[in-house]
Amino acid sequence: MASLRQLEYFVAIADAGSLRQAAQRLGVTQPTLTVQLRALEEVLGVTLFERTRSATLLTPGGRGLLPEARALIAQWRNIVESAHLISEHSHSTYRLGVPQTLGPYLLPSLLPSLHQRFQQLRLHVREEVPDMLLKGLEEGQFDLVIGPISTVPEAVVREPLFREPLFLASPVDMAVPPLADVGEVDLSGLEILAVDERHTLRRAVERICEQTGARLNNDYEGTSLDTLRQMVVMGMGLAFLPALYVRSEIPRPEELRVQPLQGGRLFREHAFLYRRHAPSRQFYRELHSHIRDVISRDLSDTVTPLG
Amino acid sequence: MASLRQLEYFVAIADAGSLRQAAQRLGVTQPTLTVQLRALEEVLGVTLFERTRSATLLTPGGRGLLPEARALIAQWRNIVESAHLISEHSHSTYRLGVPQTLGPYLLPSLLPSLHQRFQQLRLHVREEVPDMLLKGLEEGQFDLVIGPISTVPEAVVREPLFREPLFLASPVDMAVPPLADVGEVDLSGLEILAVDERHTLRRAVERICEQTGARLNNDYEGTSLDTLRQMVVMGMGLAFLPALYVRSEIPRPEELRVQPLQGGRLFREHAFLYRRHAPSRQFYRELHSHIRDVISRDLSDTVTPLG
DNA sequence: TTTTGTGATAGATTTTTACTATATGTCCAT
DNA sequence: ATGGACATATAGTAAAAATCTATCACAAAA
Repeated sequence: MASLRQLEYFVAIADAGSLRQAAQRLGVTQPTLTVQLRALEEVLGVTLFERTRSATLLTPGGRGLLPEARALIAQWRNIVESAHLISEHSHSTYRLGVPQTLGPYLLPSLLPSLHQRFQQLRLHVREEVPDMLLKGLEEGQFDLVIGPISTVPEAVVREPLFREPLFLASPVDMAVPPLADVGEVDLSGLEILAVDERHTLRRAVERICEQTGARLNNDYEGTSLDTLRQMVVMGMGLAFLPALYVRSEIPRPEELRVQPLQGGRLFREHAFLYRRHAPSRQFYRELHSHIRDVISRDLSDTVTPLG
Repeated sequence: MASLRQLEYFVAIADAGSLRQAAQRLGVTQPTLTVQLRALEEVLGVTLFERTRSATLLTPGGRGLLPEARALIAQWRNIVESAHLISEHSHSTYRLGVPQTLGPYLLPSLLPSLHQRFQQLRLHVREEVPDMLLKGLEEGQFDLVIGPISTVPEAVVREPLFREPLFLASPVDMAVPPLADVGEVDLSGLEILAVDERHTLRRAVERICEQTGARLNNDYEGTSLDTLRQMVVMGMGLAFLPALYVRSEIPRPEELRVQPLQGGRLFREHAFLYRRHAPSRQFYRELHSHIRDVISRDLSDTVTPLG
């Protein structure tokens, strides 16, 4: 095995044209170069220099290898430089996990501002089912998670972000109880549509159904809120849609009625998660602080900031 | 300063996902990796891994640097591989020096055969005045020289290659003594054209002029045999042209008369030169032997092989 | 709770690197 | 010829770096 240092010696000797001069420039002694150069020649199996009394000349083989040695050293310098840039934590790519029921409706409000604040920051966003988000974070597939996760192990930090109300969506031609606290409404006999069981959203809806006597429809197993909306429009039932979705997709009133529920007792809560001992935890705190500010500033008409 | 080895450790740890497994694959102990990894992180200023109890995860920064580390290692392997190819001496590029009065007329006969014998050999040919050829060889600008050089210092090996007769070129409309040993011919009063003083060829011609009473024309200072020929055609004088030039450029008989000189006492001798202590001297001997064979085989109608 | 598997640490040891002093060889000027 | 200047090579020692052994500390799984 040879070292980068030996390659630097090689280049320096070639540039200086003599071991002594090279040694002086490098700040080492000449025997050092004699020995290290021979070691490198040994590894490469090539005599790099012809040592004459008056000068030290590159051999044809050495001439061929010199540019490659230079390139390697340049590449090494490049790595060190990249590393020093990266040591500023906001200059890396972080893998962010979000649920499919939140990402498309929250991130468009978040990313531009983040990009402005941290120019060199890149987020690699992957959508995943909430259960998998926490698991993925713990196992290292994600660096950060934003989602409706309420309890986390000790190794994970959970910073509450905001509370997102749910709206009741119904076809325009269906008689539906007016705005009221959902606990007091009787929805018995009505069909309720929801995303599949891996979602927190579904569990919240299940509780509501028990309280109100509504019947949870099992015909749809999916994740897309858009599909859910289409099913409501087609009269297959009612659905609870999260506020950011409603705000973002603006269902046209002529095809879908969306009403808030008084008292605001139906909602989901999203948090910002990262591993407690992540080396970048300090930066994550900065990120969290910034995201919280953006939510307060831009989304407080739709959601309730927490934490 | 970091080492290639540390980069290999970095990559191995990333691949194995744990220090212990990486250590096992690498055939070292785990503390070695702990220490070396920290040293590398120190140099780069970046924490590369997040050490959890259950796994060792790349940090975002480490993820960014990993491909670069891989590339560097690949490039290093590449250098070693190139070096091992180059260690076969016939796989390099050698700088060959020849005089301008020989190169264009000899090399076309030589190079194809050399290329066939040593497929990976490359010759970087540079034309130079004979004086400079020897100097350039001694100082390392050339690895090999073929040219009319008769005496060399002890540090240079001189292998005689061939003797090249000179022909007398005259305009077709000029009365010129017939074929005869040049020593017996009277050329007194005739103008003789020659290349400039840096050429061995000129010195030979100077001697002839003294013997025959011819007058050496000083109006031309140049190196090109082609120009010389044109000047003869235009009636500016006579010239001595080397056999390989005559053979190669086939002056048309209607514009130029070219006659051999009986006794063959007018010639120049070319040798194959290299530095005695050049690391590739063994290969140079092979090369010389091959060149000698080619000359005997293909050029013995024009020149006299020597050595 | 015990076991297993993870990385970290301390200290001894080996290996590598570099230095000092000196040898050897060539060139050049005396 | 011969000594001085200047080149690389070598030997032996010192310093630094890398590695190993043994052990610790901690968390997750049995």
